[in-house]
Amino acid sequence: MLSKKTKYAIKALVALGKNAGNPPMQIVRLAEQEMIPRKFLEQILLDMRNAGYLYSKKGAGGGYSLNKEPGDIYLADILRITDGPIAMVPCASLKFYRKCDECHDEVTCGIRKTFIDVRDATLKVLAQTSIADVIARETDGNFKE
Amino acid sequence: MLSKKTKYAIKALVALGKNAGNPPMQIVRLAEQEMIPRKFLEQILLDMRNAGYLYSKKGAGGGYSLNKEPGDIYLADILRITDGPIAMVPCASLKFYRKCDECHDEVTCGIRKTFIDVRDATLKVLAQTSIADVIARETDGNFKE
DNA sequence: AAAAAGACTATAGAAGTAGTAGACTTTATT
DNA sequence: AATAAAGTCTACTACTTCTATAGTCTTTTT
Repeated sequence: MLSKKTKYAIKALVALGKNAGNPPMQIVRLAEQEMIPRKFLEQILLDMRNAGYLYSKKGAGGGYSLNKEPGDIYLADILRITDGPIAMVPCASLKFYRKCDECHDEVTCGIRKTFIDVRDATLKVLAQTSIADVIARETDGNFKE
Repeated sequence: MLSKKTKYAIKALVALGKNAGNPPMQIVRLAEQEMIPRKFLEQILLDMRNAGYLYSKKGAGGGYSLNKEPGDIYLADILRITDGPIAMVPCASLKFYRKCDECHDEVTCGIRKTFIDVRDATLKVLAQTSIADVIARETDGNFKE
């Protein structure tokens, strides 16, 4: 299950994507608009900022805006920042590889092989869907690209 | 992340699959062989039994065995018993549908549409991979079917 | 100097996961 | 019939992770 943190992150990025061109958006406004607990959102935005996805400005008239094009921010990368690995088992993770506790011989593990397939299938979607795609899908029916 | 419960379940099914033809296997032996805490395994096997995947026999000489062909037990079904929904958001779940807390309008939700794609991609693997496939993959390289 | 914003760290509460305990039921053996 | 060998079922505890909140500090504008 996707954490709330991740959902909030995506929502925030979508909102900031729609806000592009306008002055930066303050945390408080964003929190209200998207119905996200303010202090929680604060942390999330910080993470996204430290990962290079957001630009922030302090002081009066400050706030947050995207630091990349909505079309260059992929869900896979967001998930990895907020939730960590995308794979369902650590031993099948590309970016967060770790040996499974229960595993004796990883090389011949049938479970692992299957979940590498799952990971690939998942990534095929998440690494190709950007914030721009999510925004596009919000309004119209279903198209992609 | 897959729960330990699910991993244990798959391991147990694989072990029982390999044991087919022989007398039923006792929980204690299975637990030792697969290095699973006995009482925890007990619960898991019960769930699988109540879902119709295992046959059990009480008393001396009793134990557990598969109630279906290994080729007819699919990982997707196992996951659903042990971990619940396969989709990453409840609103994208086929078998455990539930409205997301944070969601205003599900119909136009771009997040939902994307995660329905993810679910479909995941299921394409998990609903077609059986315990027999996992066993096959353990020994040899990588083939399927 | 004051106010408006974000940055950062710590902590508390809630929920979910992993594991343990124990009493009960069924079946086989003697 | 008695005993022992299994599985059945429910409750509970400990631990970890997730969600959320609080508070103090820093930067920037007016």
